[in-house]
Amino acid sequence: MHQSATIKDVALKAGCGVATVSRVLNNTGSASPEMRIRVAAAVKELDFQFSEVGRSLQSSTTRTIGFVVPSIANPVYADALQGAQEILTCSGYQMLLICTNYSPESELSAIRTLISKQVAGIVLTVSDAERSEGLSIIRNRGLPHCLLYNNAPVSHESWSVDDKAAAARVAQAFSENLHNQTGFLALNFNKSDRARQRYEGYCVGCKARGMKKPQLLEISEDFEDLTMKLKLFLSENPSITGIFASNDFLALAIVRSARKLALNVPRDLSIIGFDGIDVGLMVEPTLATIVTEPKMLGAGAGRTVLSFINKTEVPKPPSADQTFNFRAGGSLAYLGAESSDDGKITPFPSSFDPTN
Amino acid sequence: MHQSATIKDVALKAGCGVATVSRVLNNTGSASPEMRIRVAAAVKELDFQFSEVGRSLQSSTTRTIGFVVPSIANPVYADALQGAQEILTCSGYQMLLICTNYSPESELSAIRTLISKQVAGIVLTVSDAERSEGLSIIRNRGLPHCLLYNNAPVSHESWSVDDKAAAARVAQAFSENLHNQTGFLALNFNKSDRARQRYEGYCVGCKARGMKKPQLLEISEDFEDLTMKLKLFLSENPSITGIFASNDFLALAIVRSARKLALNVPRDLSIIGFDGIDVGLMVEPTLATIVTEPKMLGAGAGRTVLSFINKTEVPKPPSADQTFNFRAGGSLAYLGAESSDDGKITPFPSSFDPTN
DNA sequence: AATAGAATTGGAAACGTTTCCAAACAAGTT
DNA sequence: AACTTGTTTGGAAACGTTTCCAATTCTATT
Repeated sequence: MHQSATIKDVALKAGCGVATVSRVLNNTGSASPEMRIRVAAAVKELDFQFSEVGRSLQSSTTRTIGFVVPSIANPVYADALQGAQEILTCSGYQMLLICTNYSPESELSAIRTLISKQVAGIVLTVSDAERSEGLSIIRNRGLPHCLLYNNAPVSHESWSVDDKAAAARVAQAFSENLHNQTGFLALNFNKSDRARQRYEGYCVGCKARGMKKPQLLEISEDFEDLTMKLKLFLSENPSITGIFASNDFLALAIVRSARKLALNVPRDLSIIGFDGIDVGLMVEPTLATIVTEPKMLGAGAGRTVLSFINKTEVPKPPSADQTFNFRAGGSLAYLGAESSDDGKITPFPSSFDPTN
Repeated sequence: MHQSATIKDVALKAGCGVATVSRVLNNTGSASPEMRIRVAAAVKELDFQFSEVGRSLQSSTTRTIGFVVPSIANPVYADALQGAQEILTCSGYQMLLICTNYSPESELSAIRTLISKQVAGIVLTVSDAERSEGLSIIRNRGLPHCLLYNNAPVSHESWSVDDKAAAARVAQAFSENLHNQTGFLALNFNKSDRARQRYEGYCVGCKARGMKKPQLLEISEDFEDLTMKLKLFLSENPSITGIFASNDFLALAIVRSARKLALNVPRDLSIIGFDGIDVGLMVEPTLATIVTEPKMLGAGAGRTVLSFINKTEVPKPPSADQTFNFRAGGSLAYLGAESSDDGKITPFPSSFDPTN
């Protein structure tokens, strides 16, 4: 309704200068008890609140951290943001959030926007950390920042899963269960350095264990034709016994597609996912997957940026092998002797395998 | 590294006044072609970008919309935010996000924070829309706002599921499947008017169909003791055949607990959820639930606030009965003649039942 | 009673914009 | 040549703060 009251209004009502009001309200400098009372009364009467805009202009810093992520609909990022939120809130910072929908162009414009809003720092997930224009702008400006879910090029802090190591761990899991030829399923392969690094690490892992080079099954934005693609893929590569999906949603989707093709998971086709979203434990069979801790990573990235801002000690990200765990699940079959059973799986084996 | 360039630096480098730079860059007022070139050159050389802080102070409006939601970890809100994001981005607005973790106190402080940051509008989900202090502050200030997932008291716009009607629809579903006595499972019952309204609507619906009054099963923050609580609940209410869970996560959790008690879902206990998250289709049996459209609601709330700001026509929220659908699923058993079968369920019946 | 020192107070500048206004200048009309 | 008109330009005020500094008032000491 009415325009917000400013510090001038308060000064007028309290019968003093604006400097005094500022001093009283911020508890900086001295003020007589009587004056404090008058100011407090005026504030109450006018329901006064400082304008952060005025403050920011004066102090040339906002208590706001910018976040750039591909999507909030993906629970991995949603959880990471939740973790960061809790950290920021404790320190009195707010979160300015921009989603890029996996588009590198929006990435750059998002960063420009955040810079002109003068955020105090930025946490971001980019499409390609090695050649992100936005990222170099940030560095050039010397803006406190931290990557999230991107493995960092030199001179950038980062909280991330070690994609290559985790993917190699998947190769190990397949290998231990006597799978020799597998596929790698990716979405947006060209738009995500995560997917590429997982593939790379997976190839290395497979090679190291004497497995065949994994075939790449790449799909487009919408899953619509996944079943047909899978059918084609399997007919082109008939000896494939397992598929590593670059995230759990893809893994669940490919399980469904396999079913539609009358394939039994895991007997006919084993699946391993990536991310470790909770749902993986609720489906039948349970999803074998790499478990990550998005909340921890988000919180870490948040703490890192805050530590840059406050010039306090920068928190150490977990070492590479502590950023993930392999979780066994019913979607991964052992191809040895016992594989002749009826393919039955225990309903909810929530057994963790905390490999290093 | 170096301090950001200001409009003054640009003016200096271009050899003109700041007013001219402002005019050229904003394309407001006239400027000679030669001057435009000089300014453009200076901007490029300095990598100049306007400070939104300065602009906001001058225009007394930020291109920022504040969002207050209980949690981003809950996919219902995450999806709603995603929907809103897309709308905001199109209009050049940003999202300032605060999570309250279902705490009414944080709610108020979040709103105060947003007000002092001078957001142009607010989209919010409160704990209790009827008596939210924050909400009345917003109204008193005449700040453009829209409720999300709260059924609105008079004089507030709102995009929300009609909880009462949806809950009544659940009663109908139970009734049609010949269930007579059921329970209602809620978390944070006292902190969420959604849960309360669902219970209320459910009670009304049950009564209307001649069912017994549903028993309330309330659980605390963490699900830990859910199985024991369920056991106790069922022993106290032995004739209960179905449970309406106030959200899908609870529904999935209660399915698990029922299993641990060696109960067959749905033969021994039917479950109906609320929200319609995708996971419900991936579990076995599939979850019967109320399906809602979080993205649509979030986008609608965003559009509403923008329309207030731009004084354009306010979009109409969907009518009450269009805010949800009942989705049949394997977790709901028919208690009539056929109930003597072996309890087998088809794996993925994604059959929708678009009841008005 | 005079003065030193401390406590309290308010004016004004600065932060980075936009916009009003008047000044300077160009070009066309008598 | 003296106007009128229109375009281009820059100075200055305003937006809401904080903070420096100088001015005023108070308290205690001589």
